[in-house]
Amino acid sequence: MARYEHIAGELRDAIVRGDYQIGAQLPTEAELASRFNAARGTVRQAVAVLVSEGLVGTRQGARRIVLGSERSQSFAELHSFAQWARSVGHRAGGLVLDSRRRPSTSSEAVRLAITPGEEVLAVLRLRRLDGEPVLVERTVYASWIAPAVEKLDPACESVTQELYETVGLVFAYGEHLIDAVAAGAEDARLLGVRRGSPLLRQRRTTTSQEGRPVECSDDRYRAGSVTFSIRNSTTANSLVRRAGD
Amino acid sequence: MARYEHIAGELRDAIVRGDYQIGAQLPTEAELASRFNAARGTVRQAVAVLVSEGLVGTRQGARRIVLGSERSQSFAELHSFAQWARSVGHRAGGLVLDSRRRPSTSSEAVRLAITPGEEVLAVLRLRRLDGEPVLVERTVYASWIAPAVEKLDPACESVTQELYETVGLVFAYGEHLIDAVAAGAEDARLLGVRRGSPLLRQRRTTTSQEGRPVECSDDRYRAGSVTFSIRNSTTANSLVRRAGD
DNA sequence: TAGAGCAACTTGTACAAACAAGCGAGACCT
DNA sequence: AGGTCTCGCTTGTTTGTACAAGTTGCTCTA
Repeated sequence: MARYEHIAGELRDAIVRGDYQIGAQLPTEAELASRFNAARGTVRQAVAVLVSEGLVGTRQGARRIVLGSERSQSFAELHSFAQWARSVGHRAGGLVLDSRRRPSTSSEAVRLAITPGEEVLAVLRLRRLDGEPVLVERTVYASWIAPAVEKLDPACESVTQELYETVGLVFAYGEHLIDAVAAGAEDARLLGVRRGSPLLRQRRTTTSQEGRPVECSDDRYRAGSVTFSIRNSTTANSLVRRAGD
Repeated sequence: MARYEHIAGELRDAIVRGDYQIGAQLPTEAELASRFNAARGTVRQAVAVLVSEGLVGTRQGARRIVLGSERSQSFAELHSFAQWARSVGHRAGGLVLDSRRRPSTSSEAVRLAITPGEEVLAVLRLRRLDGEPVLVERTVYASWIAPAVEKLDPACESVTQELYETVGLVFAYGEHLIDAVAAGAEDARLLGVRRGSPLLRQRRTTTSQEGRPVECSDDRYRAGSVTFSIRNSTTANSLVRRAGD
């Protein structure tokens, strides 16, 4: 583990533990440098991690302040429903309800960077949190990964982890579009809600380390079951608002 | 403007312009350094900006690749409905429907870091995009900023900009919780949708440069009018998923 | 007493150098 | 032909230095 990662971890722990209250000032770079016996540049790198996580605010000339105290999730925890559930102390379940190959639509082709009509694997999964159905996942996999997906256990808990262990595939980058939609007939039946009731929709595209698109998915959460959280600032911004359609 | 910001801008422009296609490789650090006549560290800082924006993917040993080509928004554009609307080529409207002082609830007190019961200013605004009502904003302001807010024109387009010009207040940090809810009676009436229809809810808290909470708000978008977008990766993560309630 | 201005402190930017670590392609071997 | 190995390339980490720029509190003055 890199030096700056270690320092960032120590500081993050201290903040989460409450050693530094929200609104409190962090020690100066010079003090942190001497405390951890590192160069100032290394300390800056460590603090930059916390700033990008939204835990710490910084502006030139003034001491850094603590903005939040919640541990942020790793990419894996965010991407994998099962890993996320485990990390927040819940039990995830899952079941494949349908899995079939078909030609890709034009919008899928764009998102997966393939030619329209090229074969893809469409999978419908129902996900449970502590037994309760909370999420309908409609995922489309590029054809080159389809065979590995088809070999998975239909009740497989973590697809991400399984794909890593069987074929060494790691998901590295993701794009997420978040909006609200009304439950369709199938959504309503699977989630046990009325048709037209609100669902939180997350459309995502995931790519491998090399930047090759692996899957795109339309995930619909039952209202109240899940919330997305983002911290941003003038110096670190990742949330973007877009007009519909 | 800093050297690294200039380099980041040049590279971003080149990507947005299409000089580097999605999936293509970026020049090496050494080449960029010589091209811009800068030290390698400066180039790294520039590229780090693009990585944090999700435009570029990077991993040790391999050349960097282009992941996306969309311009990301500034914090101001994200925070201010009016500035965002302008930047994406739409016209924003707004009207204050109600504005009154009242004691804060306990949850508001936590979010604004004040003592429960301390007076706050609650404002109800309806926002339009190109004439269409798309957003109901229920904002609570801390008492120290309330006088300035009360002096604003009820039809004021950009509250953010007005507060900056009148009292020099700048919003610097924000936390956002995003989920889906059913429209209540008031929401439905104002937005012109049926009761119970899906709305995208964004609860946000904004703080000043010094980390002092200024306002917290419950914003509800008509379904289909707005989408939030985030890019993340194993190395840059800001989106967090949370269990409901 | 209120405001201007200074001085110490703190973070931001830039450069240079050296080594570590991962990737990829071509050479080599079986 | 197919797999392995090595070597050069590229990005990642760390240290050190110097100066720029913004903040904050104190002092001095009107």
